[in-house]
Amino acid sequence: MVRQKIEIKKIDNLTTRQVTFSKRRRGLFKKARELATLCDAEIALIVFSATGKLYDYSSSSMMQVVQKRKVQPEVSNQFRETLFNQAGGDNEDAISKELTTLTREFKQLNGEELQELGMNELARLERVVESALGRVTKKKNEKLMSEISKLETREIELAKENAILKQIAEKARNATEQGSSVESIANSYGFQCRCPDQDKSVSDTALKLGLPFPGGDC
Amino acid sequence: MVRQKIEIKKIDNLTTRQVTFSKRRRGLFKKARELATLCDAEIALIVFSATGKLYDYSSSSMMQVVQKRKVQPEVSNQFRETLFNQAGGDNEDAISKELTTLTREFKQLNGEELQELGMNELARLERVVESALGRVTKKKNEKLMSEISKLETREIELAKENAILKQIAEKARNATEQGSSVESIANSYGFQCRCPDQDKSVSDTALKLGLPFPGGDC
DNA sequence: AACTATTTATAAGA
DNA sequence: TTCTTATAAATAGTT
Repeated sequence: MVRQKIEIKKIDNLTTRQVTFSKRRRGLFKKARELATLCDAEIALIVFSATGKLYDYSSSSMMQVVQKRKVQPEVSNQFRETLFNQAGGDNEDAISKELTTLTREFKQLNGEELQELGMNELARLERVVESALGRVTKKKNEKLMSEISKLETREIELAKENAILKQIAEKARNATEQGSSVESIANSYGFQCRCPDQDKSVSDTALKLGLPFPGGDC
Repeated sequence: MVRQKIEIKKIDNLTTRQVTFSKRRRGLFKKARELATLCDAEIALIVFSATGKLYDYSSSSMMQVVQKRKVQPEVSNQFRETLFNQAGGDNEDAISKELTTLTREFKQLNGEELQELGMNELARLERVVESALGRVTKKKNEKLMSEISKLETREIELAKENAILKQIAEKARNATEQGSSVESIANSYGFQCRCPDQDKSVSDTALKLGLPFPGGDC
């Protein structure tokens, strides 16, 4: 990008590539530090050279970054909150447990030979694992919660319909009390187990019966 | 560093800080990509803004490890399978990505200094991390799937009841056709939205009506 | 590693 | 946010 502009593709010449790596790596880390300082950002940067040498930078102890993810967003109602605690709580424990184990392993690896060098890199690895788990867990929770929420909505709609139908049946029982009983009607239909179409058939009944607010909220 | 040189310390003005963050963040990621391409380096870059927004970049390809992860255990029926793919697919990718990165890092840690001793222990660590992630992920899936399964069961039960009640209502409509119509009965009850007790009230109606197999499977 | 001619990045302003 | 622009910084090729 100077004496001549270069194309952004792998540099063929080994020496040139190594020199460029050195120069640009320094530039990159400098930029990273500046951004963290100027804008109060959290930054982790890991670079491996083609020969496997490690360079890294992290703007903070990862503990803070991990704390951040613990703050779960938008848990809107009581049910969802309960469900979340119930379904996700143990996993937090499981993750913590695994992390504890990992931490122990890392620390033990840092035995005789690796006294000085090892600790930094292992600590960094630990941070990488923690933040990775955090992000993955959060994303998964969000998606599954949304799935559960959908099912929940369908269930509530069915329950509403059911309540209304029950009342109609009650009324009908009274109206036809002298003739064939409701019980006999019910039994004459037997128990036909027809699994419904699993999706948009939910408010059919309400529509057919002409009830108000077929999809109304509680 | 331009119209005027600036000092590298936290920018006081919020707006200026945000603008600078945007510009410099883009610059940093561009430099990271260029370095990876030009010099064949492995780079991971993670940035959290002061407001907690995440930006990241990773130079690796990771296709192989994705394969490994795809082998998921015991997904019992079609719905659950679909749901799983839908809800967990991205996370598998994320996990795979992180594992690839970790794997590479472990291997590269095994550089000059650790030639002999390191490899065994690092390989063991690698296995520990992989299986830890695997177990945590699996457990979480199982729990959330079970939660979804419960909701699903309740929904099916409600749907069954609904179908039967609908038939009863139909029958009742015929029986009382000359008197008060079913529609008028339904409307006389209005739309009382009573959210049910969310739990064991599901098969109440079936029990009260004396239907067979109130909790039967399809 | 230094040097420098240029290209890039970017601070301030619009 | 996006653009413009003057200037600081980064850096490709050379020594």
